[in-house]
Amino acid sequence: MSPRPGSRRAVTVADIARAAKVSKATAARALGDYGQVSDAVRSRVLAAAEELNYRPNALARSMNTGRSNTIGVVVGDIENPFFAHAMRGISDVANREGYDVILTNSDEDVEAEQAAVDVLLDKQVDALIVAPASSARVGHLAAVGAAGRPLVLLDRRADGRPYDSVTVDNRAAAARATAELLAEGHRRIAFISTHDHPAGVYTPGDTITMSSVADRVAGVMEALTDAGIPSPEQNIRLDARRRGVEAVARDLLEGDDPVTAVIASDSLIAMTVFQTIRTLGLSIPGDVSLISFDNPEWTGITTPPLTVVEQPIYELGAAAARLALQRIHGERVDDAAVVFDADLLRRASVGPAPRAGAPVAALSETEGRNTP
Amino acid sequence: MSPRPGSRRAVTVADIARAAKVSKATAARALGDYGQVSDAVRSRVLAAAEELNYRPNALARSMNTGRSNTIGVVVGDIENPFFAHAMRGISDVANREGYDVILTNSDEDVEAEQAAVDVLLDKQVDALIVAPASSARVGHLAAVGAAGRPLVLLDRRADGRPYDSVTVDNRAAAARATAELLAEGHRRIAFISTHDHPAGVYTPGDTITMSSVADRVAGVMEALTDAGIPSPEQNIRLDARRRGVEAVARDLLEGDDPVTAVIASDSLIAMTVFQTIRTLGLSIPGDVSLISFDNPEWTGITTPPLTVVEQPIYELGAAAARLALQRIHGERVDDAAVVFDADLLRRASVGPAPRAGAPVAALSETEGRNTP
DNA sequence: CTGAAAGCGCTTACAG
DNA sequence: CTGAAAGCGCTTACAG
Repeated sequence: MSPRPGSRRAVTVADIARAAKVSKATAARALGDYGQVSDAVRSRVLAAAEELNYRPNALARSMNTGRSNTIGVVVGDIENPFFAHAMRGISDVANREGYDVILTNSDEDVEAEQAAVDVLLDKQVDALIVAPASSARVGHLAAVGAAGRPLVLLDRRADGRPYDSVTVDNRAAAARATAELLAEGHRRIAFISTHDHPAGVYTPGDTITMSSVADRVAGVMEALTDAGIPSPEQNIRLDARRRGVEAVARDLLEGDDPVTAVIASDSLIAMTVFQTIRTLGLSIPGDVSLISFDNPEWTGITTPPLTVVEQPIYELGAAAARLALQRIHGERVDDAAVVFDADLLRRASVGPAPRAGAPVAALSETEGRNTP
Repeated sequence: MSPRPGSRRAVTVADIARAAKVSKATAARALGDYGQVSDAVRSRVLAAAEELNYRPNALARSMNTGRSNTIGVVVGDIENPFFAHAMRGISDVANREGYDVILTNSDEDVEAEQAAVDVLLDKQVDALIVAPASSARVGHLAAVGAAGRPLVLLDRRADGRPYDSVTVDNRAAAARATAELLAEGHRRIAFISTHDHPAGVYTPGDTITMSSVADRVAGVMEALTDAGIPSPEQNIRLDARRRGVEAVARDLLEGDDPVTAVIASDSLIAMTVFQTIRTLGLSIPGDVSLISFDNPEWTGITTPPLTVVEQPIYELGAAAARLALQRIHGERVDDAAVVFDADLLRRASVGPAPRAGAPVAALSETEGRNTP
């Protein structure tokens, strides 16, 4: 006569204690593998547990120990391959140490992020890993420390706060990508990001609220300025989310003074730019050179394959989890601000800048089409 | 004098009760928003909570209510875009209803899956959504029901068990893809999957342990058989994980009787096949037609763009979460075995079968190369 | 090594 | 509507 689903009562320590004819404390000690228990009693208890199909209640255990063996993670969007890969890195390291991971998406919205952080804290996660939607609006993150739990920032820093973080040297990476284009003679180089910049257009001196994007813009600006390009900011576009990547790309490609090279801040943007270039009848890299951040496999099989800035994304997540675990265990932390390098992977989407005044459109007639 | 991190004691119901000069029960009622509380008392309690920065302990709450507001999810690998998208569907629906999601990767290993299920059950998740690594080895899933909690299978069924499930009609989809190729005159059509089939080669009558793959093979076999193709099983390859997709693709493409069309069981396989075809100097679809399961954005920008079987992956996850929630709430469930259709998206990677004996290699010299 | 008791932070009958 | 008490399933001092 099995109990109805939902009404079934779980087997508890008390049941095992009764079956093994010992006290609850002793049964619990054998079951939980702590304290002192004689071998004879232990095996009696474990036999009873086996017999009754005992399973510990992790919640009850956490209530006492104050440790939930769970790490909370807040990312922008798990559908984004960047976060999916980072998440795998986090999970692998966490699981290996006996921790589970609660995943939440913020959709890069600060309010949603705050709500997620609060709920995760309420659920007593032992640590929190978050990719903050804004490096400027980070006040709500103080709740993590106030609750006495470690916080590790993923991919983005928090302005003026010394939280642990694992990031990529985006400034250097962006500068390197820009230098690569400058070396090929490009002068009109665009950078496109979908990070929402309130001001619409970017003006030097502006604060860009997502540190990763801010760093990339700084790197591009730096390289451009060093090369003596006038008004280096004019082709930096941070309005691609609002206006749509295609519209922005068309602007840049079709204006009076069209760019000859584009740096895409992620591979989704690169994909749209790639298509837009095609649609306009232009060729890569004949008319336009293209570099993308991130290296999903497809970038290797397009025609031409894309030159990319490859970030060690899995490692980023793994390092964040490692840091969190160290903090949880109260270990000494050598480097509370881990910074990874990103490599420039040269493939075939970068070429010499087309000569000014060359009949670009004509050239592209034969080269720039899909051939289905 | 703030307490040291780690040693800080959280503010509890008892603290609030003391501050508001009411009993713990009353404070808890106001805080937890249940039972009866007078407006006057409620506002006094809430003011005290605000003042002391009270946050409920969700674990303690769960201990009493028996509900953790958490759903456990076990997928093969969150790095796989299929699961990343499904996960987003699950999260969105769950979060909207106030549930969090614990994510675990099984790496398609039954042992790891079982361990994950047990841990999630111990953590008192209110329901479990799992993509079982094997449709045959599912005994461990009985633990979910034994614990009185709902189980929903994602993407794959469990042989002979009536668990709730959300799947795609893979058989029909595979048959449709095959028919598309047959209609173009193809006779030697390959199907490649990385699902590990112990037997190595596929022989009609074999049991394929992952139901999604089994259904696809059945669909291909059915279409091929209906078309009167002899030995339709000869180009069905289930050894791609062990041997490597490229090696398998080369076999199929370079043998005495090379195939003229390939159906890839996922987009990662398609990517390698795509590259292999290129490497061999063959053209798509001139020499070889290619259809992939799944529709990641990159399949639209290759040259040529790929014809794909598009599965409603996000919806798959969302439906699984909806089902789980219905079961949690004890609602009536109309359809405990939700089956979605997958559409064939015609793009440009399918063309007429090349004439037998045509100088395939010569043709491809000029057509099949990357042009960087 | 073992047990009786108290406690983790809540919720839930049960009185009043 | 409010409160005192018991309880959720464990762990943790404290005795013995």
